[in-house]
Amino acid sequence: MARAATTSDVFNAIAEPQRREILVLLRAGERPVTELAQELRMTQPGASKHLRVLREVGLVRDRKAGKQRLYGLDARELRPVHDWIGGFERFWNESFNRLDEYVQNLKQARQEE
Amino acid sequence: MARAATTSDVFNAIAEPQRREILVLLRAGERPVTELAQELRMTQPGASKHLRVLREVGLVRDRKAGKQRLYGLDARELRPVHDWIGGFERFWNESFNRLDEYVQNLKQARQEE
DNA sequence: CAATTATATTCCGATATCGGCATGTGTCAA
DNA sequence: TTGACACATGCCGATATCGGAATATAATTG
Repeated sequence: MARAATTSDVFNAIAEPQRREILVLLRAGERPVTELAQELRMTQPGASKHLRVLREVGLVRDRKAGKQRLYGLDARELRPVHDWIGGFERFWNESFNRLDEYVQNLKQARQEE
Repeated sequence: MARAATTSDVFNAIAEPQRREILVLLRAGERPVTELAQELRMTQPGASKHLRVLREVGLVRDRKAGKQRLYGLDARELRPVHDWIGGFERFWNESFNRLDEYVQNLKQARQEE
């Protein structure tokens, strides 16, 4: 064994900044590859590769439109990710400033587990 | 240039399955490294390394407790991620089954942009 | 068919990642 | 000080990633 799972998993797909930008752009509607590449200042092969990853994890759909290939958003796979992170919602509301931390330290110093 | 940004970015930190498991465990409260390693069936160095990444992106805090080092959750950095993904919420509710897709194709075939 | 345009794929180099193992550092206790 | 724990770090191998350049494939047009 060497490296754990990678792409082909939504968490990983959206870990790439350029892929996130692509997804954002696609909210405005379907776009051909070249247009995406241009707007995001990346090469055409670069865009194609990122789109491939996004397609493999199901975040985008593509359909032929003559010479072009239009890519469109399919955000359904983002829901589970959103839900997973949502499971921490109540924790990021807890204040973690120095004062609270100090108090917590005192409390937790006594209560194991 | 070779590889874009990596760790030291929350999206990437949570792209690792084991790191996600650690975060989930920490919702129950602070834990020492060895305990985490045991429950997640990973080696101690393995756990330490993942915790380091999580600490560097700010997702966990650590404090010394005698011989041990207790790691605790600090979920604040998850909020922006949650928000970013939330920006797609209205899209994953759109139905994308074959019928709708067919209809959309017809519509979008005529309306450029 | 040839030429053109749009996109995908392949090959490459540089680099990062993860896991394993060994070893370092720090803390407590006798 | 010497052990015994708890944890961190370093080094290594295998592999994946991203970006770039060149090339292949597909569809359109003349």
